Amino acid sequence: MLQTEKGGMPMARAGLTADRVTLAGAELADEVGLEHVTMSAVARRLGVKDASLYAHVRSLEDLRGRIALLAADEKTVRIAEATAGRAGRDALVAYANAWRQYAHDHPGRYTATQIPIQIDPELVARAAGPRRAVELTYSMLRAYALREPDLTDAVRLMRSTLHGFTSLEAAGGFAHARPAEDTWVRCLDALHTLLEHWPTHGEGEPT
Amino acid sequence: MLQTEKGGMPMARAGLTADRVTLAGAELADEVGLEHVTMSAVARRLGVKDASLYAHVRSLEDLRGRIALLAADEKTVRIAEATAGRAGRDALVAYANAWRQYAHDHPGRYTATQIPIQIDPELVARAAGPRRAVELTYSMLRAYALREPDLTDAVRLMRSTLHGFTSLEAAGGFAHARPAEDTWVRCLDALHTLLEHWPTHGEGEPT
DNA sequence: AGGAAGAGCCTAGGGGTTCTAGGAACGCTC
DNA sequence: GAGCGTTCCTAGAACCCCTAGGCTCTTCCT
Repeated sequence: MLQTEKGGMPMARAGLTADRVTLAGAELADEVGLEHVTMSAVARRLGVKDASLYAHVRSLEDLRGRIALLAADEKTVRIAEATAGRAGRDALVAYANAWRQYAHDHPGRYTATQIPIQIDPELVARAAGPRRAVELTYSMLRAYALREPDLTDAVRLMRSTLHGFTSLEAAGGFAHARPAEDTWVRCLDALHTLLEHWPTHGEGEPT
Repeated sequence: MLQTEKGGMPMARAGLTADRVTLAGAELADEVGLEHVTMSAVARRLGVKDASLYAHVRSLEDLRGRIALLAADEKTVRIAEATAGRAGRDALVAYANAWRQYAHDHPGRYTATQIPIQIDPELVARAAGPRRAVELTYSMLRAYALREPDLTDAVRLMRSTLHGFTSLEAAGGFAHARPAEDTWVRCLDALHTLLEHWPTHGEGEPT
């Protein structure tokens, strides 16, 4: 019985920490949606008063930022594991599936990822997630014969498409007949062939 | 002097209506960000008490939904105008630029577009925006030799990429050296060639 | 061991928010 | 001009964010 009894009893410490608060917020985000993650709700989930959270987290916005960073880290780890030892098309498919699967498994965390970035820079610097994510994309594309600046453009296209697809899918954008899953594998096909035949500059038939 | 004088004067009607409230919310969203669009703020902008808005709009969430629908309509109109009379690559570029430009011109409205959809269905039915947007994409792709289900997949890929790019760009995802603008035109190139050489089923070299 | 220093969590409270309930003034119709 | 619906208001409950300050438990120093 570590947990506190309601009736004014001596109350054991809850053992809060910035990471535990962030995790509780992330879990809540996946359950009820990021927009319903409030200080009070997180406090309730931790069996604590809302004011207590401010010892560990600067504000609600700060908490949201931490959730976003946590999500970026987790997503990066999953992608790294999925693409380890693969190259070319295999790596592409593994990368993309890991990305989409993370968005499915943790919708709240994933949407935290999309908020216009305004996170404590000192916090960002310590979190390796976002940086590594971009690096992973570059190395995933290594097998294709791309040179700068085409490589950067390809990286950005990849990230745009994957993010756009999972985002639209989560928002219910693909409600119609054809299953989103089928479209997904065909899009990966398409991206693969695109990367193999990336139009180098100066091509593209003139009018 | 239609506007109300503060000191208990007779007060002319403000002439509110659901559309006017929605427009005020949309303008506010573009100026201060969608998350700062509150009932009180919209009421202040209209020179009215917040309780008065509930005669025209069911709730804050309802207002957000209406802003999203307004944005979808406006974006669709812009795209329709831009692509009128064009085909093939011309149409693709015009379509994409109109999309991106709308996101730039109206960031708040555009992010309203992305919220997981939970809008009054009766309202959605009356708004032609989202439906026409998809139809426009289909007809924009007509010049490419695609047949179902490839056509639907291509439409979804297009929408995913455009949405993902503008979304990441707005969130500050392309902060690094290469200008986003350059990547943008190269990505449109890439999409164009991809549509011309869409991998029909059963292709894609086996391992 | 005794005391000081520092965490961890609390209560109290101000100010902002959404939304409901009910009342007064306006404008239209008959 | 009387009636009636619409428009907007005031009042208020409930929730939220966040600050200030106090109490208690842990830890560490001497």
